[in-house]
Amino acid sequence: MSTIFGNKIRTLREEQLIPQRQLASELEIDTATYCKIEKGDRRAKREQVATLAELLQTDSKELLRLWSADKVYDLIADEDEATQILNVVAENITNYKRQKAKI
Amino acid sequence: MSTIFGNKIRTLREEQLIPQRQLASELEIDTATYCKIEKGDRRAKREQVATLAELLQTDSKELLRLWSADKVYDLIADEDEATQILNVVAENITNYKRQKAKI
DNA sequence: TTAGGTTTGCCAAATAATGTCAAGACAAAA
DNA sequence: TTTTGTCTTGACATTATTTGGCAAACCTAA
Repeated sequence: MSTIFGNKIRTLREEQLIPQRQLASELEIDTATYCKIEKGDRRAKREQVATLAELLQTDSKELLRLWSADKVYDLIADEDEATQILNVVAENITNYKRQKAKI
Repeated sequence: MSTIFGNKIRTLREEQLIPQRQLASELEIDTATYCKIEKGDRRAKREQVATLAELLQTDSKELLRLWSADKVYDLIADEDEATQILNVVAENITNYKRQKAKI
């Protein structure tokens, strides 16, 4: 039930001694909801990731990467061939880019 | 709108000269639905993938891999750091397995 | 006990995914 | 050109999933 993203923002928040309440307020959501995001019970919205990166003074691209990774992880963690699946996807993305670049 | 999975089953089906109607019937779905699955407008259910593998006499694990890959692809195709995201996920899976194995 | 912060369960609203029907498109055959 | 079989599409109802908030419960430290 825990996520890379949730752990990351929790760590950052604790390091900076910021209460959940404050971040929740900036994101205009309930503290309960914020709490769930940290715990991985709820997913933050895309825009919220950017806002959080700013509030927590961290690299927004990296945070977004973790946030996306969680979604992917959820999708395939149960599969026994999870790694192979990632390979298929990676190939596919490469092929698509290549095609787009008309090589 | 096209998927690896959809293309794969379409190719297999055409090679074997099977009409969509027949596979749809075996899967107990409308031909329209089956058509959409091939085109990538709808996602097949997990069990249907296994059934299709059998009907089309192909490796079910491979088919399942393609089916999963499509889901992942959908999730991150729009991200400009798609490849990096996959790396994060891959690392995470590796770490988890290692931990599970208590190395 | 009080107070601040965090967490949980539950519900209702919002979104997204799914399946079917009906109609349309298309090609080959009659 | 009409018919036949196959495939495709759009609109719609149904279902499932996700989301947010409220209220109450939990700490833990004072």
